[in-house]
Amino acid sequence: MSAPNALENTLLASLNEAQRRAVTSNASTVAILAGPGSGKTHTLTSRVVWLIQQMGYEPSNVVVATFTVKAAREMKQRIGKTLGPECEKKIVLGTFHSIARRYLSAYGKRIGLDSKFGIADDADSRAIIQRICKRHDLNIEPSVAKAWISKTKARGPAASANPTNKKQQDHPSLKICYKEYQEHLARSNQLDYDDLLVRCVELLQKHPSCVSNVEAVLIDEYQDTNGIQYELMKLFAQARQRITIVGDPDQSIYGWRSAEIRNLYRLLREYKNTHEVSLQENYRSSQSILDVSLNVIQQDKKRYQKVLLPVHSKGARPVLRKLKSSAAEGEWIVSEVKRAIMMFGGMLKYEDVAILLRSAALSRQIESALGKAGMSYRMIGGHKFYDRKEIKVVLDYLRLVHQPDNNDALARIINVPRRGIGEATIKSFVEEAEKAKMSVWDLLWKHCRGIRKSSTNIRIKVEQKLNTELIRTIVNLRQKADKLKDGTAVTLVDLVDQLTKDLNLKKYLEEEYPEDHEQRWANVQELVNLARDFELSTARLDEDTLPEVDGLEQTKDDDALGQFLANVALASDAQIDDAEKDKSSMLTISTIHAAKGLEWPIVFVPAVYTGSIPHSRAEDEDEERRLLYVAMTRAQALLYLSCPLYSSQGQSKVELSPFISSFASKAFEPKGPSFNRSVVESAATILRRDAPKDEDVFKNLPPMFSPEDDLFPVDPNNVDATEGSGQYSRAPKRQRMSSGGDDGQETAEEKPWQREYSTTMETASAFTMSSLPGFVTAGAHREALARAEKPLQKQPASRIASTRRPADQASLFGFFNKETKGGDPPKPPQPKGPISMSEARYHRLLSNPGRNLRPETEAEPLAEHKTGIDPVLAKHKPSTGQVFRPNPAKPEATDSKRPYACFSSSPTRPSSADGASRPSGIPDKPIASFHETTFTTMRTTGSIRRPVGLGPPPSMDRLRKPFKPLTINRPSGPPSKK
DNA sequence: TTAAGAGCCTTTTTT
DNA sequence: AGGCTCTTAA
Repeated sequence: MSAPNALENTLLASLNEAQRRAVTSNASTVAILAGPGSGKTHTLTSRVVWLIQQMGYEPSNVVVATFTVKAAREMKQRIGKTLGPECEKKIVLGTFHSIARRYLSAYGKRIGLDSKFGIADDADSRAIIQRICKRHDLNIEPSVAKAWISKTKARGPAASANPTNKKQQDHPSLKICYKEYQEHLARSNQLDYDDLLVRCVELLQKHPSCVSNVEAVLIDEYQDTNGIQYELMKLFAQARQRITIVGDPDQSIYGWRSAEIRNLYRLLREYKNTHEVSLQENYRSSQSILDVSLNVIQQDKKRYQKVLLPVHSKGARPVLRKLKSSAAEGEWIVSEVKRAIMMFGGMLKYEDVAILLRSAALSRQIESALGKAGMSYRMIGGHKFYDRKEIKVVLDYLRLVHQPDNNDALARIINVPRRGIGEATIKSFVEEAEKAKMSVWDLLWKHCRGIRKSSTNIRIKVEQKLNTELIRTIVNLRQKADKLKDGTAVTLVDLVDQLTKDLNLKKYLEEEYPEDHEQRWANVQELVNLARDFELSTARLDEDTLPEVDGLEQTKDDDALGQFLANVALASDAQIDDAEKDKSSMLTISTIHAAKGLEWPIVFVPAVYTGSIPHSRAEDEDEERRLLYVAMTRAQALLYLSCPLYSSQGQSKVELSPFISSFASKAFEPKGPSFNRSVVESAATILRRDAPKDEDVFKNLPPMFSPEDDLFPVDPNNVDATEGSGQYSRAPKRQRMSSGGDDGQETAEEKPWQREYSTTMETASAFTMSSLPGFVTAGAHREALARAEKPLQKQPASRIASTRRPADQASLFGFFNKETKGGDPPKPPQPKGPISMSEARYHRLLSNPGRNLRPETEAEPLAEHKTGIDPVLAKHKPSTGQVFRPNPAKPEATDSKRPYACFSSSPTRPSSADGASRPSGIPDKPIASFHETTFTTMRTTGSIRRPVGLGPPPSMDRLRKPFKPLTINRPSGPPSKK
């Protein structure tokens, strides 16, 4: 690994021609534009490596900005794997916001910023603005005001310079609100998310020397930059003007956060010599998935045209499934997931499945169905760990410890636990403090010390409580927090422990939440764990440190508490690298936004109806379409869209999304595919896994297992008519197996037609789930055991040894290579058992070839898989009939003639260097714990880690327990005591 | 007058 | 599940 040439080869070997050009480009500005699954991030990462290794850039002089914490983490990991941890730490890599925070905390003094500034999160901002609107009797919606303020900041200086939309005079109240809001933030020494960027721009404009060292700036997901971020990018690059961006205008889904696709043109205009590279091959998805996705995105006539060439075969046709209700939709998804996993005989696991939602609220029926079936899942996006009540309380106390003047935090916790202080009193405090130009904390403190009597009426009892419970606690903690810095034995964890003890938080939770206090307390413990992780992570020390720039004095950022709080504010989700939990048995539920950049073998996109997508509140229909496009292009092998007849809420009928309605019947199958040989093998090829043997599949099928997607009527409008078609022919048999006890518990409100389904499904889950813990085939289990026994599979040197077949998109396939690394997985022995009914049915299925394949592939599917598709055939032709041509202006157009020569000949290759990390950022680990609980997270919202369900081990009892109903009547008469 | 409890409504997407 | 308003209790 020492000779530069070897390095060079290793790095470039994982790239195709266009990617290589992008990586090695000598142009100072490089713009990489490419569709989904074309290896954008891999290319960007490789360029970072290239710049450092080949061009000799100092790692600490390289700035890499991403949009999400997840993307940053993943890129960090990939770079670390190639360049080593030392190097990785030196690179200034993070989200725009976190990088800005680092600069502000190091150099903010120069623009008059107190280095102990706090970060006002969304909830804070909302609360502040709400109060301002109320107080000043501004006749505006707080949410509107908030959006306006944010937009004003995010557009950046360029926007205010050219007053294009000055036409519609902004409401004067908005400006008042803006002003008041900024003053409030300044008073409490806080910055909101946008301020981080705005102030950093100010800093870098006034003090360019702070970034005089920067040699290169690289931006991921460029299409999501907004005006102020564009400005920031330019300023970071001001010394050398070296910028590399990657992006895909079709995947711009953050317009509501003022992302501007126009930034792309702006870049090309302002940096004339920009080298444009487009990556055209899609390595991710089957051709039919791409077809259908392109059908969606091409409805946007104004979009920037790009070429997207499928590398893979047609594969199974995408499915558009219609269901009666959203409850049925959830149950169908459950059944289809089970069916797919069964029929793929261990090739696919739950972790290979994702359910992508337009809005987090849609997850309810799905979670409910998963819960009933005992499937475990993790939720990405949506409700956050840090948003939970009990967590916010702890954090607010900590913020108050950190920032005495944070009135907002104080106001929220002054009556938690209850101290007899209500709204009126709080308001009075706040107003009095404001008049006296002091913070509420000072006011209380002085009052209780008898230094200054408050004019607010405080009953003696209340005063005592304030004094002993609140003030003493905070003062003590502050003393403790001061010791954090000088490396004494005090830790963050001590701090939090002390806090929960002083507050008697456990008892408080028990009293306040008799129903689920255990869960909540466990969450608090989880926060303690997070604090511990944070403290221990060596990253904290190095990562947040900016390189020394000669002669520039930095404020040392050694305030552990402040760092922790900032970290919390800027991390949307708690870190998910959780070593102890087996993720292979969990499927993923995610918002579409949070799924960007990720991929899964199987993707479900439920609720594809008008009002959900496009969302009823959305302003930009094109963006909604792009959102659907992003969701669909996450899928590698199987893509399912579904749509209920009625919306989740209730009675109102719902219409299929206009984005697909025009071609729905042509392009989609009405129900899930038959998993016959060709479908399975085509998926195996795409995923670079070994297709299961027939025996592996059928030997594990439960006796009554239905190999087809026939548990739900294809046309839910017309249930009765399907009776003859065999849809329900098996249902009666199943009913008998139903666990008989719970009938009385059935919810009465359920519509009669729902009843049929749920009975069927519950029964189905009763025999599959209970008999197969973890719902993993025995074959897969044995395979996993065998692999787990083989020690040292993950030698660190593997990436060096793995150059055997170099010309590969390692990053794209690394995910899957992992599974098969080191040769074929050991095949489990084939026990010869009696032929079961399901086996017979399976054989019947096998003899029914290619129902789901298009004619072209039906002829010789195997040959095609082995050799890859002929490039000529691969020229993408959307079903609209118009030929999709490369943009002739682009030099890359010629590439399409021989785009993926390197792929056609090499079916399995070991992963190389940075390809080893999974696209999802989930570290690989031995699959050793299949039997672990399958429903660790029955009803967790928020991004989960270390599911805190504790509780008893899974049992049939819990399975039978109706999944926590969504609107349950609480068990009557909670014994509220005083 | 203030605080606590009960019931109703409404949920976009994220740093 | 949380926020909001209305009602009830002190």
